Formats: sequence, C-alpha cells, structure tokens
Amino acid sequence: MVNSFMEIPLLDPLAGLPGYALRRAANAMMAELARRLATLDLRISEASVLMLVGERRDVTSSAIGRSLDIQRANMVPLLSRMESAGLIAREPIDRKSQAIVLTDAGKLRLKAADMVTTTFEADLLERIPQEHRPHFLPALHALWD
Amino acid sequence: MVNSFMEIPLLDPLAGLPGYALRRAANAMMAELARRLATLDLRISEASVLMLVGERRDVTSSAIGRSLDIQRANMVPLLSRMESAGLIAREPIDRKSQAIVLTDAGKLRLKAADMVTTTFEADLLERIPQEHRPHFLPALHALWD
DNA sequence: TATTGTTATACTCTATAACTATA
DNA sequence: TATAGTTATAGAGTATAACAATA
Repeated sequence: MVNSFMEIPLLDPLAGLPGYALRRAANAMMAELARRLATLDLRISEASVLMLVGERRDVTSSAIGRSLDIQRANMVPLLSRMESAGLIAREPIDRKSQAIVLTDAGKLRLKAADMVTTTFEADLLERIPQEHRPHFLPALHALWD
Repeated sequence: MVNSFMEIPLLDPLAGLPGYALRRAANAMMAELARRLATLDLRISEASVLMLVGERRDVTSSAIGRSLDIQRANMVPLLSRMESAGLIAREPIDRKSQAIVLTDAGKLRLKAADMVTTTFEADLLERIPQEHRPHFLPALHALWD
C-alpha cells in the first residue's frame, strides 16, 4: 500500500464546479424520486405524462414529447407501456392525430402520483437552507430555457 | 383539429416543480457540456476521470468510482476506452490493486479539458441572474450529500 | 472477511434515420 | 410542405449478480 490515505475521500476536487454539482444533485434527487414512484409502478417519465395529460385536453403524443423534451420516436414505447398498463387511451382527433387521455385507472394513479411528488418536492426544498431556497427555482429556470 | 391551440406550448404545468426544473436544467447543461467536450473526443465521465486523477496519486479504479459515484463494474469499460485512447496507464500498487495514472497525452488532454470546463462553468454561472448566483452551489450541495 | 478487478447481463434514457399517411 | 405516428437501431449511463485473487 503506497498511500495509506488512498481510500479516504478527503475532498472532491470537482465539488466546487457548479455544473458538476448540478449533475450530482439532479442524479441524487431523481434516484430518490424514482424510488418513491416505483412503489406506484411508475417511472419518472410516466408520472410526468400523467401530470401533463391530466391538466390538458387533446394532447397528442408529439405535443407531450415537445413539452417534456422527449422525442417523438421515444414516446412510442413510453405510451405503449402506459396503454398496456391501462393508464391511458387514444382517441382519434382526425385521421392523422390521436389524443392521449387518461383512463379512470390513469386518473386514480395520477392522484397517487401527485401525492408522492408533492411530498417529494416539499422534502427537496426542506433540504435547502432557508436563505438559499427562494433562489433555487429562478436559477434553474435561467439554465433551462 | 379539435383544439387549434393544441400545438402552442402555453405554460408547462410542471415548470413550477423544483425537482422537475432541476432535472431539465441538469439535462440541458450536461448536453451542452457533452457537446463541447466532444470536440476533444471526451465524454463527461472521461473528463471527470482526467480531472480527478490529475490531482491525485495512486488512485485505484474502485476509488475513482466511489468519488464519481460510478460503480466498480462500470469503471471497467470506461477505463479500458481511456487506456486504448492512450490517456491513462495502470501501475501496480500491490499484487491486487493498480494505480490509474495519466500518460503525457492524458495530461495534455486534461489541460484542454480544463479550459473547456472552465469556460463552461463561467458561461453557466453567467446565465444565472446575479442575485441568485451565490445561492446556487450551496443549494446544490445541500441536495447532493 | 473485506476489497479489487473483472465478466456478463439487462434496463433506461437518449439520438438518428427513414418510412407512410395525413394536415 | 410540414407534421403525426411509427419502426429500427445505436450509444451512453446505470444496476445487479457473480467470480477469482489478494489485502
């Protein structure tokens, strides 16, 4: 053993980088959210679809994808799984487009997902010291758009 | 066409959720960083390894993984690719462990990666309005650990 | 006993190209 | 012409289980 302190993670030299910290924080929080949503047999992307469709009408697969930044092609297996699970149904808008709507089971699952995410968001904010808390969402939005 | 406003992304009902905004901001920023590092033929994980190993000595594959939150098993293909690219080499510590060290080419690539990430981090911070900026890193660290 | 390095495997997310049909 | 829905495919990250060899 050349260096006996080798195994002690003294100080992460990358921790001071906002971009790196952003990635680590997002990974940690999303892993926690995924764990909680798994109790409802939902992935994060599926819960997002439920919440989005629950508040809108006549939302097509493509429109959902644009909102959530998921490509058209990747919406196909996502919505297929949700349809197989009985959470959503497709209703024709015209001969080209279909509206994604929630089934009764989907609405019920949405209620449960809303409770989980509400608790999750509250827990997340509570971890941030009060003086930093009001600045968090505005800072994120500045990066997002 | 049932709803002519269907295609207009009026207001994302999920945008107010800090967790959702955290994910979107991290995705957007990491996509941008990945794009910039790609000009150096580096992935984010590879640049992270370069920066970590560049500041330490006798760091084993397992220790790097613990620092970067990458599992042992997933370090294997990562380091293999970097070794094939001539960026790192392995030096025996004992008959069980190997130290990951930077080759000359690795040190050169690290310098380039440092310039890219320094610019990236500065650009990231500049996008955040001044009054929110000092609160960003502390808030992220509160979520991370 | 615990840890290192490794192999194998599988799942999720993401990205691109291409095609058909319809607006 | 542009858009919707789809298929196929590939890359990247991540997760678990298992194994041999060594600390």
